[in-house]
Amino acid sequence: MRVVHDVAMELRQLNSFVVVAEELNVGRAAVRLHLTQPSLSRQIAALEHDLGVELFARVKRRFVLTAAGEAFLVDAKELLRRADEAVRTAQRTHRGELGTLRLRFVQSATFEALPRLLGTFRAAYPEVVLDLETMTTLRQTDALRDGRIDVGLLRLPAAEPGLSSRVVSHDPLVVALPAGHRLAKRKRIGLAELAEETFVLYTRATGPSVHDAIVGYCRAAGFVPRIVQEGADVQTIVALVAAGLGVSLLIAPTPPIDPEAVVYRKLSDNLPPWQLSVAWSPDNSSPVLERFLQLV
Amino acid sequence: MRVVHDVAMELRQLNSFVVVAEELNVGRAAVRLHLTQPSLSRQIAALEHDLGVELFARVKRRFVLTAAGEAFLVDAKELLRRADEAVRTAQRTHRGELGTLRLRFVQSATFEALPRLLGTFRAAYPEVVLDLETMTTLRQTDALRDGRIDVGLLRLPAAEPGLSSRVVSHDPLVVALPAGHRLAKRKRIGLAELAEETFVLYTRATGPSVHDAIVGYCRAAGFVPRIVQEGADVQTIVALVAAGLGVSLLIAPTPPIDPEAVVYRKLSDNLPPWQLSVAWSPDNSSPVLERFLQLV
DNA sequence: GCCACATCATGCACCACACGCATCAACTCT
DNA sequence: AGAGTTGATGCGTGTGGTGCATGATGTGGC
Repeated sequence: MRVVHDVAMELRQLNSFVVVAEELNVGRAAVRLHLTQPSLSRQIAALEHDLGVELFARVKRRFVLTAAGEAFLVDAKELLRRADEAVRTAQRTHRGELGTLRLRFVQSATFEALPRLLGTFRAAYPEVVLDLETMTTLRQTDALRDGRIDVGLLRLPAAEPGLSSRVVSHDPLVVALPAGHRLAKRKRIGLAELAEETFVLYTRATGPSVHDAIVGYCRAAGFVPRIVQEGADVQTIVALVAAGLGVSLLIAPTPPIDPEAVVYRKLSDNLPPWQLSVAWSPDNSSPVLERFLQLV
Repeated sequence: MRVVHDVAMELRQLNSFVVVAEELNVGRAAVRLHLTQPSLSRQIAALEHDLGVELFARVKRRFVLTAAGEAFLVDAKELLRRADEAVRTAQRTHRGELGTLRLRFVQSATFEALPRLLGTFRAAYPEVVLDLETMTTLRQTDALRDGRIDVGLLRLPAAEPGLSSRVVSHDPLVVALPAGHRLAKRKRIGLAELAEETFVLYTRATGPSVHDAIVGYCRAAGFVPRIVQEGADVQTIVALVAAGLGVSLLIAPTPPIDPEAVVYRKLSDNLPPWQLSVAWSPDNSSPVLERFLQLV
């Protein structure tokens, strides 16, 4: 016994009914339905029997819709339309043309990689809903493994266990200096030249690898950086540099800012570039994710 | 080939899909559907094949809805709900509990018969839409024969060919006099006493039978009424009587009015009462009409 | 007014398809 | 590692939907 509805009515019968109601002639309707007249005649009779309702009045061997038939015709058409719609929705969702992509990204991705990737994706799949938010690398990897998000734009120093990933850009470290700084006129700056400076750095809490790597580079250059302040996000760090609290080492691309306040300079040291990666769970079979990865 | 939708999907499959999606276990779902597990398993496979979409991800012998499955589940539930609704609507329409009753009535019915009949009907069938309008007897009979209306409240002197009817009230003629009239103090008035009066009567255009009958009664009483004015509706006629243009003969019930302006008096003559009838077409098989006639 | 035609219903034979039973395959849990 | 759970598949069977032939009934033409 059916749980939701308990009538043996089927979509095939509804379709037959609609065609007969439109033609008001069983023979012609049968032709349209690629059936024989007797078969269709019985189909309608069965539908009426199932409903317990006469849909047509057989007056003088002619079909006329009854009041109940009129009412049912409207509903039947609507049902068939919606059934068709439901099928197409399922198929488009299957193809990844409909659905939601839950994307998270580190803040430094917002300046270049994110708009580039989203621009391409949105042009190809305009009907996919984008669920976007910034999130640190650490929390992204957790969320990816738990299936709470589909894809992350993050800073992976190496392959992450349990996740697939692909590098989308190599970003160098740059020096951020207050505009009036003694080194501000130079094109390139050696890391060792910053030995006596005070530093404003990314806080360890959000992404320990960035913080630790920068400190490591400084040690390799022969000094321990004097960190006077940490900032949770790039905008804050740049503001602190502009305020003259110190210099900073940032991952490019950097936020646009007034060159009268802060300047960015390349490092002459040959440090390995920082990788920005797209990461996802190999268990996640979301069609939308597949489409996104095809375009990366 | 189907005209509206061309997928072999059926409601039975949708129902099975919904139950499986709810249980996420084919065996338990099969129990709920009174089927065996293999049968249900094949039904789902057939549905997926028809749609060309995997609705479930078979991961480790366990069922999980895919993104397309999630989307389809919502639509499938909605479709089943609406299918059920459509069936109930058709059945209720068949029983005359839903639908429209197109009722027309002569103006004199509005004072008593109409509110009485409508009150009873509306209490019994509150969901039937009432299509109400005043209409003269002549136009009602035409409209009934053409099927433009379902039922009429009208003045039939005799059985109307092609229509069924039933008398619902017998209404006497009454005299309407200006309040200051010489006969206004009398309880009853003989028709012959009005021989010298001037008359305001129903116009022949709207209902010739009423006009002609009144003139006939006057002739039988020995005089030809001097008609100084005709009025299309009762309200107008009463206003003209109040203005002192003449007296009038009206069919009861009469509109309530200020007794300082106009008074109604019974006739002492033994004139046959005027009949108010309900009329309908015997060809009209509207279930709502049937219900209405049951209550008359 | 009678006969050919149109139209819906019904009897009958047939076959596809959905079903149940038995079993296989693969994963889980102890 | 073995028992249990769970979904898929092979196979035989019966029901139900189908086509063909025909009946019943109303319509229109000459």
